[in-house]
This record gives sequence, C-alpha cells and structure tokens, in this order.
Amino acid sequence: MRLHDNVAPMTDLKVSAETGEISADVREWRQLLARHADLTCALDRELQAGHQLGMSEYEVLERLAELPEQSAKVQTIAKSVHLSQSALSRVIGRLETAGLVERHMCPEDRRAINVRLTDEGLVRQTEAQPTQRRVLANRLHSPLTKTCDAPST
Amino acid sequence: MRLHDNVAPMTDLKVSAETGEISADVREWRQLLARHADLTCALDRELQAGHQLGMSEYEVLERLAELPEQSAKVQTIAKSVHLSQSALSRVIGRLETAGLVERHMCPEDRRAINVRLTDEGLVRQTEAQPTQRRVLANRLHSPLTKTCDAPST
DNA sequence: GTGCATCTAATGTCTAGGCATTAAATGCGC
DNA sequence: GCGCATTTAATGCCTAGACATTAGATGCAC
Repeated sequence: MRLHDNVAPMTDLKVSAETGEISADVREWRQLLARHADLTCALDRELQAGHQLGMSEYEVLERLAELPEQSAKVQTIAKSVHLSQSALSRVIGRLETAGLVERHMCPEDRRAINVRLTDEGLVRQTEAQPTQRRVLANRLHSPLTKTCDAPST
Repeated sequence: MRLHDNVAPMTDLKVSAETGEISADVREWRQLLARHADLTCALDRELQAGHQLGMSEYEVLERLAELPEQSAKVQTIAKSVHLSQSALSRVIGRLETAGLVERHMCPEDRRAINVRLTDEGLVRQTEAQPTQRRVLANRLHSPLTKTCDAPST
C-alpha cells in the first residue's frame, strides 16, 4: 500500500476523541474506499477486456496523449500519476514492449529519458478513451451498493 | 488491481463523446485517485509506525471491535471490506499470528470460521483508532497538492 | 442411505507495485 | 583538471492481493 514518501511526520491535531461512534470522517472514508474499489475494478476489467490495457498503462497513455508534443520525461509523467518511480518505470517498460511508447535519450540531459507515444499508442488510447469515459459516467455517481453489481444494465 | 467479480457487463450509455477536453468526470476521478493515494499512504505509514498494523489489518480489527459480540464469520467480514476472499483470509492469518484475533469453528455450520477479537486485539485497535481518526481529520479535506507534503505541521 | 450441486475458507501461483540499491550523468567546489 | 553530492531511470528483492483451485461441510434429490 505504502507510497513513496508522501507523508508528513505525525503531529497531533483535533482528534474528536470519539468513543465508539462512527464519525462522519470515517463514513466519508469508507465511501471513498468503496468508490475507489468499484471504479478501479470496473476500469481495470473493461480496459483489459476491450483494449488490453491495465489502468496504470491507460493513465500513462492518456497523460502523453494530452500533451501537444505527445512525449515527456519520465520525471514529468511521475508527477501526474500516483505510482512510485520504479512502478512507473515498469509501466513504461510494458508499454514499450507492447509498442505503444518509445524510450529515447534526452540530448540535453543524458540521464533523462523521453517517453514518446507511438502512432499505435495514440490509436490505442483514442480507442480506449470512450470506454474509460463510459465507465466513469456510469459509476462515478452511482448509488454504491458495496456489492457493486450491475447498476448499468 | 482487479477485484473479485464486482463488475457489470458493459453496456453502452451516455458517452458524452468528448474529443480532447478533460471532462468533469475525469477531473473528479483524478481527484478521487489523488485523495485515495494520499490517505492510503498516510494511514498505512502511521498505523505501521505507531501500531504495527497495516491498513487492511486495522480495518478488520475495527469491524470486529464495532460488533457487540466482537466476532464474526469470515463471510460477514468480507461483506464490509474491499478485499477478495483470499486476501481477507490472509489478513486474518496475519492477525491470528500476531495474537490479535482467534479463529474458531462454527458449531452450527462447520464450514464457517468465526473470527474473534482477542483482548490484545481490542487493546491494539483501541490504541490505533485515534491515529486513524487524526489522519482522516488532517487529510480528508486538505487541499491536495498531489506532492502531498506536510499539510499537518 | 448415495450421489451431486453449493457453499465455506485456505492455499498455489502469479502480477503489480513499493523500497532500496545501482549506474550513469550532471554540475558544483576546489 | 579532480573529486563529490545530486539527480535520473532501471533493477533486485519482497509483500500484498487477485484469480483459480482445493478440501471439507452442507443439504437436497432420489
């Protein structure tokens, strides 16, 4: 679960010192977890089934496709995606293997790598986008039954 | 990423057929992802550092502690936690090894397992709860800088 | 009773992803 | 120039968790 080093050192602050009650925060947190699980699950399944893409792969493709130059340094991508640097490196590796992006050396900084969307990558992202949008539209504001069955049929 | 079988078969529905724009849904989805990553990361880190508990372990302890009888069948717990049946079984295994819960056979249905919070488990959950509440209070509505650094100091 | 479908929880296996380390490149101090 | 800290991306290693399978228990049909 843990992510890179995102977390501030703990300091104490208003703890409402609840005893046994379920606080509003906890209710909201559980809703967030439920929504996240539902969407993540649906997106992953539909992107995989329809376009052979995992959610992280799609996210990276999408970020590249949004840029006018359709390429970016790994570091830049890292800032807009919730993945550790190593995980991102591996996602890019999978995308490269699949022929959807290419890795190129940066001439001006030879430590950095430029990741460029290939034509096929753009096609794939363009195909997958409606799937993602449809899932979001269907589920982002749906009632949340926890057993998240079939609200869209 | 994928979860059990939560997902409905795809059917087409209002796709707003956006072209290149970032839709409101996408913005909302990215916020959800960011919030989830931030909280997950912070909770996991603080629960681990302060109480030797992962987030999933804590969630299960909390669910049990909320029940008057402080025990439940695995199946029942599964319904309130976003884990596959196998993952839950392993979380319970870790909790059992740590002495925080006990597994007992159900007399009335010998397939089922009753999971009971031990005294130590209750103590641990009680100690950890303020940590969880503090993190939620600090971060659940904080501005979201994506590089989620130190909003609480 | 004997099958047989169903349900329960545990486990084998695999992948994604996190942390730590590494190698290469940079750039600054000297 | 020569070191040395910093930055970049890749990789080794490990854990959590998902899917598939398994073993045991149940219960119904007959």
